[in-house]
Amino acid sequence: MTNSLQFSQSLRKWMDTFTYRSMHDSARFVKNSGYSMAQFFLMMQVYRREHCGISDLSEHLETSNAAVSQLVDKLVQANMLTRTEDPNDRRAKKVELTKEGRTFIEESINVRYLWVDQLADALSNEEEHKVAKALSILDEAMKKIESRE
Amino acid sequence: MTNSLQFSQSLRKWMDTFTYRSMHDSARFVKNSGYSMAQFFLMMQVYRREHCGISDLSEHLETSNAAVSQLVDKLVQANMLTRTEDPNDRRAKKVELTKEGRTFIEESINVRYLWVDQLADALSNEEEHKVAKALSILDEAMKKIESRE
DNA sequence: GCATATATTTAAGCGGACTTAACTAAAAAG
DNA sequence: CTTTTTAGTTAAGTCCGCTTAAATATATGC
Repeated sequence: MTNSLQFSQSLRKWMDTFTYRSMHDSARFVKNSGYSMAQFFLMMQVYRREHCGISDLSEHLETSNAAVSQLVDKLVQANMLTRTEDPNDRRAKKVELTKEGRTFIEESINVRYLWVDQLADALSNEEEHKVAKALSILDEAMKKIESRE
Repeated sequence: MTNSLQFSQSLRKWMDTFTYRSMHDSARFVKNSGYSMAQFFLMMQVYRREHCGISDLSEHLETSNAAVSQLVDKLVQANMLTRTEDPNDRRAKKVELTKEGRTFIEESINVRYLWVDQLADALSNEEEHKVAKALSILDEAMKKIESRE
């Protein structure tokens, strides 16, 4: 019980640490890139879901279709996205990253990874083994809670 | 070597997972609250650093003093922050969260913790022990890389 | 086939966050 | 004690992202 509380707190702390580093590094990168956070989040969504329609995006970004449509406009003009007709439904559009867009997002991800890779490098083989084991335990736990949702 | 690569990738994946859940849950919470992301990030900084001056904030948020001053203005009016004179340097201001502001930030943090706590609950005692060990290994590694910076 | 629903775009307009420049006041330097 | 530097505010103006409302075009239901 008392131990569980302590454990929960160190897990929380690690979530904080990962999140803070990630956000900080991403925000810095995006600011320097000249693109806005809104544009970045949109491209991130497209990256995560591969191609998707306008309404898929507005749903996940919790905003209106109109807003997404306008954002996509600018990103198409900037050559970061393509917007093509969905062959199965000619009302719908299929939004995809261009090569340039994909490179941009992947760079932003790599920036975040710099720190976590440093962390990995600081471990001995034995430590690495123990941490790997823990990560796979967490993987299992995640599958368990997601199947419940 | 080949194992290290694999390890690095699962660590990266966990950083992604934590970050994605965190950001998603925070963004949702903040949107529903009526405050803006800019206001939220500012209050988050104040929370992390306890009291701090305008220029401390603008430095960490990578923006101008003027921008921060105006944001703080609105948050003082909204009764989320106090802005008082620094007794040691009467040019400077000391920005602090009000009770209401602190509650808001702590709620936003608790929202993020819902998921990670579910994860913790899904572990057996033995699994918990192994994960706890791994987290303390990562703690040590972090101290090591931070002392190098 | 006609009415309705869906997917998206366009236009107008609002509010917010940011920038620059000028300003006030206090501290530090000489 | 004057000059310079530092901390912050204020004001004007810009740009961006968002919203609402109307429009277009395609798909679906009866």
